[in-house]
Amino acid sequence: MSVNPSQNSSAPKPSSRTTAGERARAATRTRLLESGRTLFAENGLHRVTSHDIAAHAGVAAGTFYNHFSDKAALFREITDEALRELMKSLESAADAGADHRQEVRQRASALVGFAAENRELIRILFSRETDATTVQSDVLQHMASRASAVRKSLIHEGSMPAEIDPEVFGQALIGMWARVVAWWAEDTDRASREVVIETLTQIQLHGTHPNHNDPE
Amino acid sequence: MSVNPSQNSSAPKPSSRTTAGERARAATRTRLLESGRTLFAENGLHRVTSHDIAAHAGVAAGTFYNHFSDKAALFREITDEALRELMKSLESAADAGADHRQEVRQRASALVGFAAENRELIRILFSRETDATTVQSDVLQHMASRASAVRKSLIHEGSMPAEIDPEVFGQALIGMWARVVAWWAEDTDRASREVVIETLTQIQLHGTHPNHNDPE
Amino acid sequence: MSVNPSQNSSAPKPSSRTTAGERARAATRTRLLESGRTLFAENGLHRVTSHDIAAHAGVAAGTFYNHFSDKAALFREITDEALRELMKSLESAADAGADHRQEVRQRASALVGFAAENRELIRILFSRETDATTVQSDVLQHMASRASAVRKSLIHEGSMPAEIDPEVFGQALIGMWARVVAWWAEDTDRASREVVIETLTQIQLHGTHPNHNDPE
Amino acid sequence: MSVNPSQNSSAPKPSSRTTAGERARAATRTRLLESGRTLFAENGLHRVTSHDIAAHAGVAAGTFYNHFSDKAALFREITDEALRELMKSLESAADAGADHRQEVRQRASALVGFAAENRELIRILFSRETDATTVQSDVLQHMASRASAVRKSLIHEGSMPAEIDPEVFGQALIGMWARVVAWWAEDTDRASREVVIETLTQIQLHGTHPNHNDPE
DNA sequence: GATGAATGAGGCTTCATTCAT
DNA sequence: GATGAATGAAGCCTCATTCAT
Repeated sequence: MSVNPSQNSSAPKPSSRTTAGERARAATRTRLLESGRTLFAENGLHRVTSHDIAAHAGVAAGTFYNHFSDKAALFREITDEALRELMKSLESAADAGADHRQEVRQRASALVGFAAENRELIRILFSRETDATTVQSDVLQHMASRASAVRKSLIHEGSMPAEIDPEVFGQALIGMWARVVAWWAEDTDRASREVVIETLTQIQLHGTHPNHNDPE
Repeated sequence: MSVNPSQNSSAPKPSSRTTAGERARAATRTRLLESGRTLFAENGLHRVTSHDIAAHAGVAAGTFYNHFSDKAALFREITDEALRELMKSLESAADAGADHRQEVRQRASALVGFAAENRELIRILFSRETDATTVQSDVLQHMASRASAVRKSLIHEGSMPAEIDPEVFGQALIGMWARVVAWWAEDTDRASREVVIETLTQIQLHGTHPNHNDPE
Repeated sequence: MSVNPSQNSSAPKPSSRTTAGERARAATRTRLLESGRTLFAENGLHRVTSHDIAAHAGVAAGTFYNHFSDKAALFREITDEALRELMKSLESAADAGADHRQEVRQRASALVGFAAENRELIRILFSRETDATTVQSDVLQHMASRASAVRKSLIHEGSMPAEIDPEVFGQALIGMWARVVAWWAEDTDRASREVVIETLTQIQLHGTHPNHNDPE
Repeated sequence: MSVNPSQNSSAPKPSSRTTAGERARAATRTRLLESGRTLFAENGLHRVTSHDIAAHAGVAAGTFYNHFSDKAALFREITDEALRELMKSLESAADAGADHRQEVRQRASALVGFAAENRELIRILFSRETDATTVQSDVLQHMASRASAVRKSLIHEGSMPAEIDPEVFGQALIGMWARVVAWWAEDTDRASREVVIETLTQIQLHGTHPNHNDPE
């Protein structure tokens, strides 16, 4: 995420296996990605032009197309990487010995933590207005499928009740997560991080309308 | 489709005070709204042009602007009415004597029923890609706020636990609903209506990861 | 110039030779002309639409074309009549026994008087922005030609010096008149009526840069 | 045509600091300005489209907007420059030691000379139909104000008679000039250059209806 | 590679005019 | 005649993309 400012050719060490030219090229590419990230987060896919991104990155309009085949490709690259990162966070969130109910809190925590540190990415991934048709990359669908698949195996092994359909569950969980986290990333003063985590956890463990007589 | 009750040209009674011209005008307007509904549902706001809508409605391009000030106005009219209808369905869903937990099932049922009968509207209301900035009509935000407000008063009167923050709850509930129902409306063969209702209800009453030892 | 409000069919006396229908039709026509006058004066020819005029006159858009073949025709009719009125004023301005120099003041006075009482017409006739090509009616050219012709005969009879070319004179006089009077009609507080008359007269009699030693 | 000195592509020296690209861009811009000049002179502001100008300049429609924010901006640029040139001509017209009456002839001569060499510009500057509201650039008003201001100080110092109001004078002079010169620029065969100059001069020095007994 | 001027298809909107009622 | 809904040509402008330098 760190901005890479090395645009001048003064990269003193031709150390490993990258030439100065290669490094300069990579730096331009990175700057375009970062500019896209910033602008898409603020304005959404279709109110940002390729010129906007190039200008924000300090390069000419044509340079954009030396690095990405079109606007959608840049966008996809941003979301793909963001998705990879997010999935990694979520996957590695659970302790070794945690049971499913402990995992719920750990995942909520990982999700909110990722959102706190990658607000731009969250707004891009989960904003509405991300025309999934134009940009062949439906992040939410991917996450929902994954959640469904995991759920299905849990049901198979008897860990989860069958009243909850795994497909519907996947959509519900991801819908809930995405909206909460996008809302919160727009303005993190809307709630404390802990409150967001706690509420997501409570809903998953007890529902939104728990029976007051439920033990705990 | 049941939403708009004046679409067929069989208005048998010129009885009251509508002239032929007025009826013709209203019919054109209705056709434009219906065309908008169909095209927006399939393609999303910004891949549909005012010409597309006019052509689909069988009128000339300019006619569009005799009825709507611009594309966003037509869109807003569709979503506004859809939102009104949906909120009415949800509001009137609960029986007189129902307790909160019964209401949960009744609401889920109303939501899914509405989706079944208004698939196009659901896809418009709840699709991502609805550029709320262009169109000044954020349906989801409206619903979330409403849910938050209701929740807040329930907490006040002690009917609901304070661990669940009302704001976060509103986002979570609406996010879950919107995604599930939009997903289902795309293809209602994905799950039976009952399964969708049951799953939404279970999640609200017991969470996604209920404690197997919970009584019920 | 008086507004004719008789749009309802209650014209009680079928007196002379006009039927009620004929009178109603004429009244509509008059209202359109008046509306055109008002709107053109304020906004210029091409920022006024035929709808604007019809609406201002309280009739339907189509009615416009029952009375005028197109927008230019209405405009032409307004300017033609205005021109006729103005020429009449100017022509009848000179006393029977006045010499040319007395006539100059009388004409200036008639011009300014006409402007005071027909501010809308003046602004239409003499405004810039009156696209003379679109609207085959170049009022200024007409007036200039007339002035040239008169001048030519005066030169012939030896009443006026030959140093002043009659064609150029016509353009110069009309240019001066039109601009001064249009400027003044926009806001008659810009100068008193007398000052305008006096200045125009002085310029015609002595020029803008009179020799201080000229007798008078 | 003498106004814009960089129109031919024979820029022999890439000497100083202009790159080839910069020169090409400037050339396109110049071509657009020239096309605008030609087309506006012939057809007036609002019968010329941005496409017309682009086509006439031999570039694509979009190119127009790479150089000018809209049609009005191009128009304004043409008139602003033309006005600057014209004012410069007029300002520098008077000899050092000339008295006011000599200046009159020198100014008339400069005006007509400018018109002879910049017929297109004159037709644009002084045509009617220049919708000053659309284009925020009222050349005539500017010139009239300037003339009024100068006149006012001459009156103050006693060089000019007070019977001629400076405001009215400004309008009258500019109206006369503009009309004469626009008329002549349309077709310079209408009068010889000398006749135009002489007539304007005579009118300013002696008026249109001089007293035959005036000495001179 | 980088540059940035040029391209031109495409979307939006206006408005003079027609015509069925 | 009057009505006013419908028409569709025409103008404006944007922006993704190309390509010569």
